Amino acid sequence: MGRGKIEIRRIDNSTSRQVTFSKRRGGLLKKAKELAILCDAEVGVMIFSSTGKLYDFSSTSMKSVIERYNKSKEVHHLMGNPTSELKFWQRETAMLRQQLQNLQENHRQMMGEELSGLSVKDLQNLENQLEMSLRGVRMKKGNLIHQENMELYKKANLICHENQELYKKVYGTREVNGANRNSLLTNGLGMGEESHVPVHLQLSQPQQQNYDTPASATKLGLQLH
Amino acid sequence: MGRGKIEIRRIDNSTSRQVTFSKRRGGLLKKAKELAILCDAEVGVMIFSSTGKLYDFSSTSMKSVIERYNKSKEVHHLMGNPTSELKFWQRETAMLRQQLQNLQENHRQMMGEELSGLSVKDLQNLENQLEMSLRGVRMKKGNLIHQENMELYKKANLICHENQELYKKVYGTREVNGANRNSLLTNGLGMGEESHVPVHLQLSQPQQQNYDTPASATKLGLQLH
DNA sequence: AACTATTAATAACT
DNA sequence: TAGTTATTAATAGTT
Repeated sequence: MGRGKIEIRRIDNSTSRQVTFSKRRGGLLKKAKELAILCDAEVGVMIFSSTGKLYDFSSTSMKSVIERYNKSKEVHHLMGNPTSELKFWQRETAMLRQQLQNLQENHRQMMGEELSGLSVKDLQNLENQLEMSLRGVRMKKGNLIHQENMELYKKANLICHENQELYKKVYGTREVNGANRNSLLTNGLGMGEESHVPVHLQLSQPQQQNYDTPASATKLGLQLH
Repeated sequence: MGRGKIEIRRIDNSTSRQVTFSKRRGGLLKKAKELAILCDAEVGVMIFSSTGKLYDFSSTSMKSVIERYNKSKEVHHLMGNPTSELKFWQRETAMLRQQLQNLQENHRQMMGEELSGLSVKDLQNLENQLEMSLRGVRMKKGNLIHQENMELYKKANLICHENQELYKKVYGTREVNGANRNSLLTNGLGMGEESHVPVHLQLSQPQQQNYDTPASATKLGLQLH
């Protein structure tokens, strides 16, 4: 129900995620309220954003809803009791520790460590994943570098133009030929006398799938000193 | 969003109310789930129908959500005096949660996700790491496949030998030429009449650095059917 | 924060 | 209770 269909999986982009959270949180709370009113139900909703902020709604009072829930689930005696509460936190800790351990093992494998115990198939999957990641990273890097270079280009052109203006003011307009010693551009494209106009960038398109960075080259084309 | 617009007030007709409850309950729970997944939020929903039946959803566990809610609302300290042990476990949980989150972020980046926010240098480091991992994984896979193939070879030779013995027993020793139809080896190396001795393996050495697996080829050389 | 093209939810109906 | 369809509501991407 938007400009396009989306897959229900964690939104990567943090800004988008936040915006979507804001919108959908509102939607969810509204629908909870409507359900309670329309159908005479007792409803409680608790939402913690990824940053830990709480948003909630309850048709009566959250205390009432939670109490009713506990009673309904017969876990009432587990809450409020200091001993079981302690146990709760201990279980929580154990659970998180387990999660952490699993993730750490996974992470080590992705770092190319601790590979013994994996089957050929596992290794193949890991290899595929790493290749995919690598492609993504290279593409992103390509995009970034391209962007950076574009901006450098603009700056350089600006300075170059300014320079020519100054040159004219100092020496008058009679200066027609001769190398422009003040040119800051050293991109090998030959920004000579006619370089006072924006030159068409000859960088590979960052949108292309196979943005192949051969590991050693860090920047493309233009370099500004 | 139906055949007509409705006013948000209690539905008088009991049957309609029930039907609407059923539908909207499903919708609400679905949206709660989506919000949790899309936006990485911890969500808990509790619904009591007008007949008292409970329907609920929680992205983690309702206990965890309620505990977090209570803590967030600071009603937690109202019941019983907090022992230092309890506080210890709570801190422990918070610490682990933080670690988990950090590791998860790192992991996502290694998966090629969530790359916005990284500098070119960061991306370069990530790329190098991924390349290193990939080399390690490929080497390990190469070793494994090599080992597997060695074993298959031994097995195959054993069977082949056994076969020849049986062949001799059935037809006597006069059989000298003619294709050995029972050969299980189809590795294209021509395991013909003289194949009763271990053949030198012609596989690339797995110890080599650039054990290049072009993603599609999973096994080298020998195949046993 | 507002807009709008699209998808998703659902009210009425079967 | 479950399925269908015409409409409204929610919201994804955009400005």
